[in-house]
Amino acid sequence: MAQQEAQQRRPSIHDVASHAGVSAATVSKVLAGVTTVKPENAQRVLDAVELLGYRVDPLASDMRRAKRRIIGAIMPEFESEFFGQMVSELEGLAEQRGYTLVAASSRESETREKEILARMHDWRVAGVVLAPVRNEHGPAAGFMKANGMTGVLIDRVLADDAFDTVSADSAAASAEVARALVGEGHRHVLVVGLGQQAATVRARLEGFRSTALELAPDIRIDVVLCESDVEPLRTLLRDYFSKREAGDDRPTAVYSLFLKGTLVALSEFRRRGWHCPNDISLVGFDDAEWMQVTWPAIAAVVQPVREIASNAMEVLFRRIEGEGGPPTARLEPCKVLMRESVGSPGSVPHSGGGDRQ
Amino acid sequence: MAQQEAQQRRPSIHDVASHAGVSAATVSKVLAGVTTVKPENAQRVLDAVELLGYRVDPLASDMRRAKRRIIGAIMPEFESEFFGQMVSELEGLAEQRGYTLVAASSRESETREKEILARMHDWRVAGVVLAPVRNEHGPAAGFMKANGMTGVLIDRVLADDAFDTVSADSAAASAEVARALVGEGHRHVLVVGLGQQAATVRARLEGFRSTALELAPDIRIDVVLCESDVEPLRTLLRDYFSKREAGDDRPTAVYSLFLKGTLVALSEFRRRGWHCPNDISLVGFDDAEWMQVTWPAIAAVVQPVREIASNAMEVLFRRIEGEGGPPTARLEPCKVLMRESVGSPGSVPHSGGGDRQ
DNA sequence: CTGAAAGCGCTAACAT
DNA sequence: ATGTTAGCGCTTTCAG
Repeated sequence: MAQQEAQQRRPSIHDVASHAGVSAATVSKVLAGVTTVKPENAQRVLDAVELLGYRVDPLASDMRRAKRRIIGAIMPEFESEFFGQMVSELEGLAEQRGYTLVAASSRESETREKEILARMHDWRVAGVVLAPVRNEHGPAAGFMKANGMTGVLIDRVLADDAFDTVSADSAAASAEVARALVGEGHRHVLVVGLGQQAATVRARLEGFRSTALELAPDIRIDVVLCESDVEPLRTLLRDYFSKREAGDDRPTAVYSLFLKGTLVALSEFRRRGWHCPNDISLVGFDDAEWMQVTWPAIAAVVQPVREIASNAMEVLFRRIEGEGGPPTARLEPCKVLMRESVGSPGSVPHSGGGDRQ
Repeated sequence: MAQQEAQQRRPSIHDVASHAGVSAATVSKVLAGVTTVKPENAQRVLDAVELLGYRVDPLASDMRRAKRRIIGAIMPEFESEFFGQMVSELEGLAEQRGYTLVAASSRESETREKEILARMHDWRVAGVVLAPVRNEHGPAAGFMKANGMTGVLIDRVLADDAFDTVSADSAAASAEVARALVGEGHRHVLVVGLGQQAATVRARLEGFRSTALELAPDIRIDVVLCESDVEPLRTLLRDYFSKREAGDDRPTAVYSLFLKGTLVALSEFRRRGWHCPNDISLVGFDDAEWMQVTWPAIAAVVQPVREIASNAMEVLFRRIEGEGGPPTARLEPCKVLMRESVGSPGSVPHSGGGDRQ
């Protein structure tokens, strides 16, 4: 009821035109900032606009142009800090250039990812920022290629022969983690990952492995990769530790290659009554706000969200504006925050200064 | 380069029409599911559609209608689990009804909130789900009213005379927290909140206060409300505890009325070397995944995101379809998860079984 | 049952 | 400097 009453039709460009005593074309010109309009008329148009509260309909306006001033963003999920920040950044960047960001979540499904992309194509978006579920070889990227869409791939991606890519320098970050862990004296480390994210997981794993082996050739690196989802990982991890514990050869540190893995690891430690860093050390790829307020604070690799977002948008708009050239592949450096969850192995259990409770 | 080559113009409805040997109007009818089309022609249309890979341009299609099949969602931020989940839910619900969700973040700014709303109005969205920065009396809600927009208000809102509202039953949840805390023996509790979120904060505060006082008339309830942002709260809290510690009358429990407050409290506890629940108990409004993997696990009020989202969409679509009647105000029940961060006051410090480290 | 015509609100040539 | 014309891609009367 209350919602209905003010439903008056919005003024169109013609309403403005007649109020100002000019043609719609002139109104359009004034609003577009064309300078060849007689100042007097321009003023009358502006007055009419003001009076009627006129605003151009961006969609109708785009209808006439080739590409619409819309950027599509496709993220695997919206629930995590990382992608939330990413969407937020992208939104601001798009707005700065007069575009609207339309974000969608693929919910970690490649099928859905492609459907969304098709919808974005239907919308004739000017460009797409795609954070693929798996990697650059998924069906979504294929769809973009096949349909000549303009886009940039971010995050779970290394390089591509058709699209520009921007992501965190996983390998370098992992190397730094390796240096830190080896430096603390760890010689048996478990690396936890999700096979799904193929390319980046491999980069993170190899970055760690090569540096670790270089610094400590005798280091033992176990790997628990879960192909499918996060839940199975919980089981995998439980089994892994059960076996090692029996044989008394459990790792002294865990490096999780993705956020959910860090949560799973932490939860498994809880179950076993292990505490960081006395019983085991932990570093995770992906930082989160809570990691610095828990006790112990959790060491983490911080991805440069802002840099990824701004570089992605920059390169995307260059393509939108028609710039040619081969696809570029950017890697943005991460920060590694070594917090309390990492310590030296073999320190007397439960000895620690501030590590009670 | 590679991105350019496949840029062929997409087939329009006329292309389909000529391929099928019918008019565009007929194609439109077939695609709209009108049954009065000769089956033979319908089939030819479908074949042509298939052949050309034709898909309707949803924006062009909406152009002809009064309202576009777009739902706008405005959230205060995208970075938190709560709003991330909310957007995700809303997206799915909108899609189910053939609409596209366009989400935007007001970044906790009422000014921006109104700007975004204006843009959504320009887009002629069919309806808006607004999670206001502050409450139902902000400029954004005013704008919606003034322009006869269809919408529903969620989260930081209690009831409104112009729009339907859906939110968590803050008062009931707070009452439950009060029962739990009083039950554990707490007689001095600090409540932490953000004044900005006026209505809900008051509901949460009063829900707690009234129940607590009823159960334990001698209880002492301190309140630290921060008007502006989160950062100042950190200082406020620090000062608060410094004073109490000197006088040795610090509270035995803290109830934070919003997520960031929980983080700030936790961080302050760290600074002081206090551990939950031995040194102090903690409950926070708003749950997060990490709260169950830390040691101790943090007690929290879980907001019913799915219920809020689905009820909001339901009532919104009813309005979109023209249903009248006075605005409704729904309150969805929360779950209170009493985890390890809550214990009895005065238990011997650092005594606890599983609470080491 | 089908197609021609008339737009939705706007912009870009092309005249004037 | 401005208006006229012709659409963008689609849907919807309304005759046939």
